Amino acid sequence: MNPEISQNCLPLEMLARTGVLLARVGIAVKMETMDRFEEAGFNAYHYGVLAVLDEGARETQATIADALGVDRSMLVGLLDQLEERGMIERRRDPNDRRRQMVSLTAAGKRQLAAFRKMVQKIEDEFLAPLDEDERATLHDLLLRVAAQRDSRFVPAQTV
Amino acid sequence: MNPEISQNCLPLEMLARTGVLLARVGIAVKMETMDRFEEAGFNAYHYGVLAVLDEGARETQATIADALGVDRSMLVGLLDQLEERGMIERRRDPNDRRRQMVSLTAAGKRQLAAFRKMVQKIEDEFLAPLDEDERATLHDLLLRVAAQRDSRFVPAQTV
DNA sequence: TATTGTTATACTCTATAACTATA
DNA sequence: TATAGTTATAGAGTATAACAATA
Repeated sequence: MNPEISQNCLPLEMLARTGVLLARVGIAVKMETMDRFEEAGFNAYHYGVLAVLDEGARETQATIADALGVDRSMLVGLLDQLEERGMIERRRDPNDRRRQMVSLTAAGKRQLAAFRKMVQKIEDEFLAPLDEDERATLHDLLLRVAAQRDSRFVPAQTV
Repeated sequence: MNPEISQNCLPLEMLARTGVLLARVGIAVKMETMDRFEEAGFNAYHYGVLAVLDEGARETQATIADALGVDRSMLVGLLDQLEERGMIERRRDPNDRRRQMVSLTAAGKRQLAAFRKMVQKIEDEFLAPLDEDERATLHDLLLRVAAQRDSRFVPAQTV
């Protein structure tokens, strides 16, 4: 037995499956991201919410939830937490009092900037083995795969 | 309001993040895979177990679990289910009666062949937008990213 | 009656910790 | 005392369903 030689790798047939790699790497990215956000006292969805709001034009809770692909009931708690910390504001739409108009505060914008750095850093660590061209290629391929199955990955046309 | 123009896409800044795409696509692959396996009366880990066993040389439960990255306590149930269906066999190692030697049966090999087709089909559906060269490129990039963070993605050297 | 946001419930998944039998 | 496998427990995460207010 040579301990230098790893017996602990996945079956070769799984290493040969792009789908397996996609699933494993994707889950690793998600878990690492969740861990980092948790260390910072947030979770990864908070970033999504702030990012949606920063791009405007989707200010009701239903549209925010749909954009992120989370259930509306889940968004409530996320907004509660962000509101407690003064990062977003909710106010009733006077034209339709069922609706909450959600908006970013200055503190929310600052937090969003911090989140962007965190996300960028995690990504850099994962993509460390790839050069700039390779990263661009990976991005393009993933975007095409994602857009095929989920319209949320098709960039909205600006009118 | 023009209903033709989707407002339901993710924030552009998230679409621009390769890490976001990786996580989203990876989770979609995993979920789709789990759904298909469940429809077939199995789960995705069963495929992993059979694939490990088919490549031999890792026949105790601990090494199987380590290869797949699942907890040993979780492997027990998976093996129970596979054993009930006659796809694997467990027998005590006479040299160390704590250990179970696990092996594939003929039925297990047949099931593994069926699993391979399922996995291939799911992958083909996801990668439909990409041609052969692009798929190979994606695979290479993902493998390098995966291998950097997880030694299970570094193919074992055959002595 | 339908929709928006909210709250409550229930269920899955899995990580952890105990337990046994062997070494 | 340590290890392989097993069983049991507990907690996080989330999908679902019920609910109140408004349209």
